[in-house]
Amino acid sequence: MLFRNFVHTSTVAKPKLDRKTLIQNSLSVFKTKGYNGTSMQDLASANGLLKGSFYHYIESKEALMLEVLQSLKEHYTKRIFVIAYDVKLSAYDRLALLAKKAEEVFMFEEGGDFFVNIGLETKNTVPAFTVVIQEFFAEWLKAMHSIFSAVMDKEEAKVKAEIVVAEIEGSVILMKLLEDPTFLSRTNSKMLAEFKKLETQNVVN
Amino acid sequence: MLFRNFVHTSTVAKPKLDRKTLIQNSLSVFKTKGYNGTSMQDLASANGLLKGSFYHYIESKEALMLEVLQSLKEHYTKRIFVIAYDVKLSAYDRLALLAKKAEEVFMFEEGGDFFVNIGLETKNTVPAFTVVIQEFFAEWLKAMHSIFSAVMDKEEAKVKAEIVVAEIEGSVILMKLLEDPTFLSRTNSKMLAEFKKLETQNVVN
Amino acid sequence: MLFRNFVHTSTVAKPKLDRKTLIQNSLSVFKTKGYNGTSMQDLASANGLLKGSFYHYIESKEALMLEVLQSLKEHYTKRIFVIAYDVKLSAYDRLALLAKKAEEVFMFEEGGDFFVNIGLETKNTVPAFTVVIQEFFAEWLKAMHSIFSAVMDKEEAKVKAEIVVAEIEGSVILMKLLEDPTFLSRTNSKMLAEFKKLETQNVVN
Amino acid sequence: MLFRNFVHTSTVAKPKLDRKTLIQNSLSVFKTKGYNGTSMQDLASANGLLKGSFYHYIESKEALMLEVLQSLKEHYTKRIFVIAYDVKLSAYDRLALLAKKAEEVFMFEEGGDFFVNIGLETKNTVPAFTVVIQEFFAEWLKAMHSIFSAVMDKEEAKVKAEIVVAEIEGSVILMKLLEDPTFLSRTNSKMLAEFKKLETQNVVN
DNA sequence: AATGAATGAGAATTCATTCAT
DNA sequence: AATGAATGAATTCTCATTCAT
Repeated sequence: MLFRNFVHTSTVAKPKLDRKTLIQNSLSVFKTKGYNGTSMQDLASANGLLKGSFYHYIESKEALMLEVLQSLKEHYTKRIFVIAYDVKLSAYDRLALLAKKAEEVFMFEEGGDFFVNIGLETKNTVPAFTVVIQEFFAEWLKAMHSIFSAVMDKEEAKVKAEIVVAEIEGSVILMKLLEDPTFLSRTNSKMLAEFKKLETQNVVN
Repeated sequence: MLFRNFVHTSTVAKPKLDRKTLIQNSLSVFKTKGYNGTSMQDLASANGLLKGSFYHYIESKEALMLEVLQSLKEHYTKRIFVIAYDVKLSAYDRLALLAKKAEEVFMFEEGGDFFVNIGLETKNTVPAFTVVIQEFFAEWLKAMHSIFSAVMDKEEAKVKAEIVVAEIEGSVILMKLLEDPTFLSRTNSKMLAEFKKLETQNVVN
Repeated sequence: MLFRNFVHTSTVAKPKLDRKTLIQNSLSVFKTKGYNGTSMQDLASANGLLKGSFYHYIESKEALMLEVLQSLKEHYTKRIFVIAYDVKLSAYDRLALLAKKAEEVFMFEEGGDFFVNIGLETKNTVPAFTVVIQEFFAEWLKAMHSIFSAVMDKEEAKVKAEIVVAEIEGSVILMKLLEDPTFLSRTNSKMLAEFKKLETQNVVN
Repeated sequence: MLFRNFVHTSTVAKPKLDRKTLIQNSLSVFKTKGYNGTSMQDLASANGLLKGSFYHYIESKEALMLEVLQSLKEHYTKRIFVIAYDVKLSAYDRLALLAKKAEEVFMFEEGGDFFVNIGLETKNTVPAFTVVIQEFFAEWLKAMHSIFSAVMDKEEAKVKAEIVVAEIEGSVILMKLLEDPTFLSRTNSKMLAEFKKLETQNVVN
């Protein structure tokens, strides 16, 4: 505020629309209305622009969504899935932290299961999205695989990762559709409890 | 000309468009393109009609989708979930048969996870669909609850049903998105194996 | 007027927009504004329709123009170039009649040199039109070839046809651009005079 | 950073955008896409500028085209049509040289018949261009008139000039549309042969 | 000069829906 | 019931032009 006042009145520091903000605003609209349900008008408005002006920033609706998906995938990979490889934490703590973060994301951000939403909606009509969506899940599976490798052999861990991710996704979806938040937290608790048990057995061995 | 007259009055049965066929044809389009992605043109064509004519059968796109959802919910309830209450079968056989049927539906029909697809796509924009979708899952959960009640107490069975349905849904979705059919069959096998174990423990008790 | 009154007042015989009228109306707009200069709005209005309604009749602007070109090519082929093969007329009379008809068309219809206009404007951007335009000129050349074959050998006649068509087209264009109607009529007179001379020489031989 | 500063102040000559280059680049785009088919974006890009920057050089699209036409008209007048008045050459040589130059221009430059293209496309929509286009043809006609005056009387020469220009234009257009280069060269040969004949007759007289 | 952002009108096309026949 | 025509709003995207920096 002080700063704003300080600035010469004739040059109201224009709140530049940086890429990150644009992506976030757009993501927010896509989350609420889906891909086909979102119009360029919606997206432009969400970014405080006129339809025409918005094309100054993006090439097309499809290209924008692709960028949103890629950006979100990188966010998950670098900020959340990376926890799975943190050597400063025990395997259990990695899983616990990952679960906690994921729970936050899925429960408090409207439409946290974005990749599933868009993936299912556009599967047969916009092939361009499929690759990124699959890459997102590959990263998630890899992270889970890494964690579970601490308590079982590689092959078993791969299967376990797949099961666990499926369970979480299923829980998130039912949580959304049935508007019942217990689904996800219970799935996470169960997963952590099982992991602890496996860890103990392993130590014995 | 003669021919035309002949055709007109002849027995070449104009393929009667009964309600069931109409619903099935429409479902098929909605499955492939989603709700917003499907146009009335698409729906009319799928039913061999012109757009204008199609309005003789339906009130609006939204009303049609609602009918499709209701019809599909009833189909599942009466043909599939009913298995859960079949006293002629053992609890295990009920679960096995249910799993088999579900696997058929989800794997061979394009877009088997219709309720999830439409639910996620329209959650924030078409509240009218939410009720039916929730009813569908309520029926599914009830069926699972009934089966698991054979091997555990009511309260536990309720939780178990929720877990199992979440697992199946998660598997179906990953199967679709990752184009890997093993997800669902493995989840079903696991579920059946667990059930058998629970049964045995129970008998022992 | 009498007829209109006679018709039952509640069913004002709807002046159905038949294909021919639609094509003519559209041609008229394209002639005046060119291809890129004409908007769908212009075309719809020229046909007494709203933009949206106009798509009931056509697939796209490009498809419409293609149909206009094809239709016009057929008109020329069947109504004008056909004169060149009329055995009831002498070769000279055929040429004279052809010239007269062409003069009428080019001088009184705004933009008679439609194929040249559209051809030049869209040559590098809409390849779809090129074929029809080339076909039009092929028909014209063929007609001229046929007539000139009466007074010279085939090979010479082919060259002569090309020269004559080029002369006429050049004249039409200069007539338009310089707003001077003498260009075309003089070219036609010259052509006919030359033909007469060739005919005489030929008879002598 | 050092490097950047170096570049900034160094002698790496920013490719100066002088008026002539700007006009040529713009002409090149207009030739390919026509007037309505060319966007300011196209023109700016062709000049290595952003749309916004391009307006530092021009007032509007229409003004630019006008300048292009004027510039081109002057080029023809001063470099090509001027040959017609070169007293160091015989009348025949003037015509031959003129024909050769024209052939080069029309055959090797994409869209050599620029005045016809633009004239026909914008005749009814942008009257501002008409004047320059007519002036171009007036200059051409004057040049031809001058040459033919050497072998026939003024009045005849005027008509002959008109015929010859029409023939050349017609040939150029058919050459373009039918993608057959013989049209123009044949017309030129014919014109030169005729001229020679006229010359001889004249000398005899 | 150059840039990037903004504007608002307008482009082609599609949409769900209605209605006279 | 069926059709084809019509409607008018909405869709994605492009345009020529302007302007603050």
